[in-house]
Amino acid sequence: MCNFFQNKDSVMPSAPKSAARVKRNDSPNRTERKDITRTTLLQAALQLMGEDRSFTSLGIREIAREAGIMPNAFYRHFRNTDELGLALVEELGVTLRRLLREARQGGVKTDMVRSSVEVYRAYVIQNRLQFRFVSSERSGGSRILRLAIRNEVNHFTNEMAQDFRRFGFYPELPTARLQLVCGLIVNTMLTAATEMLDLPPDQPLLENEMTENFVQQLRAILLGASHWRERRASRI
Amino acid sequence: MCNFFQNKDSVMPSAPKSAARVKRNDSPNRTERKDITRTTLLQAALQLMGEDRSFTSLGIREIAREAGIMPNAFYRHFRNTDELGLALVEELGVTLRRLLREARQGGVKTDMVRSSVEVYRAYVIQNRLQFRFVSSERSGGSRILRLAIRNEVNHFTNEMAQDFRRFGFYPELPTARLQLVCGLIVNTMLTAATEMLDLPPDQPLLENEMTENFVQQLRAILLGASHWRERRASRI
DNA sequence: TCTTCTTGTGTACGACTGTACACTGTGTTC
DNA sequence: GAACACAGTGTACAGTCGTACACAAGAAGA
Repeated sequence: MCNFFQNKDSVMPSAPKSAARVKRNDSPNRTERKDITRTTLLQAALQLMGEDRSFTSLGIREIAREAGIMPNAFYRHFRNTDELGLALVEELGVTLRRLLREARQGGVKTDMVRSSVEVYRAYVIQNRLQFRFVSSERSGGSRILRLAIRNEVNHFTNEMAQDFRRFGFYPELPTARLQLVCGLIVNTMLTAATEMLDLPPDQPLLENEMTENFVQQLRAILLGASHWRERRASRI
Repeated sequence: MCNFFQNKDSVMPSAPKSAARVKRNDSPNRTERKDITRTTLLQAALQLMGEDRSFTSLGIREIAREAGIMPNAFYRHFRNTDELGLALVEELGVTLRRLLREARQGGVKTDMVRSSVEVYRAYVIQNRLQFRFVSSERSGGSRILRLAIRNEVNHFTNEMAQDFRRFGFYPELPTARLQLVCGLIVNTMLTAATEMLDLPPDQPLLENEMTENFVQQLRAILLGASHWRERRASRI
């Protein structure tokens, strides 16, 4: 039952929580061990949500079972499932920031939209479970989680707007408009992620059709952005 | 516990399922009675999801309890919760079609976007539970429900595109592009609905800010649509 | 080396779950 | 008016749930 790290989704113990000295040549530390099982629990929850489950339907026993530990040990890491959910959101933030970094390194190219979409698609598939998590819980059952995720997504949106500035896209657009446009883009990205993850595998025709749709929608948004004039839009 | 029809959300027995003759002056028919409890069950499920729950976390006993009937009676109406979920999606379709009809009757006005947004906002708040349902289960836990809802939303999108044609909006846009633009609009509408429903009540400043944001996003999309030229977008 | 601190185990309990079976009361049909 | 159909009740059972308590084992710190 415990299929830990079965796929590429990485809820890595990204930074050691405590400042414990790491003995490099030896078996793992106590705090390292703890971080490992913590990570296992997070991964187990993602795994369970991965198929056809929502976060609020997960139980402590279930998660612990999937993680391969006794139910009680759960409480050594989280007070309840909500707290685990918030930890998942934190990891999500890391993943999103990493996506932006990779996109930044791509720089400015020709046919920017299409290549970005390709990068994004690969990233979504590589981090399948985390994207399933964000897309389903962004407007899902738990209010706390919803707000936390929306917060993280807003950060992502703002950083994207900053990147647009940095790269000199749409320099005539006021910051508020730019953020608004990035909000649209992010919404479209997240909806697209949901659809990507629901596609039956090995259906290249459907995949291409979806990708094409996604590309055109982004182009429509950017086209709108590039034609924005401050006192003119009220004609519509 | 049984707060049936506490709010305006209408999962009405919209059309009598069987062709039973309705005795107008008498107490309800047997099939009418059945439809009533069926409706009560649907409403109970919506009510439970209304606060902080996801569909997949609902249990048969729980729904029956909320509906004020014994757990076993549930099976007289649905074989399991999934079947109830699909019935909810069907009711959702009715609600969405009603929205389009009301919007159509509004006709073509000045400042179309803003007035449509106002109509939409009122509609969302009036059908609070159903919109909570669609926005949370559109990318939620159950795959069957997800696909069913996406199907219903696609219908809605296509009908909206037809209405755009009918009213002569963007006549130069090919049908495929028009549907694509309507897809963007619908996505934005649904995301906005989620945010509307999460707003704390009686905060007119926040409400206005959100509405304004929503209006501007729609305008950006429509601006993009109005500048679309078939062989030109690849510059972006 | 001895003590302490902490992660994870084992057991237990009451509450809740889905669902099976036998039933009751009442509207419908002949 | 008798026979039937069927929505809803009542009881029962095995399985799961969250969580409390006592305990084991080993790493950390003295």
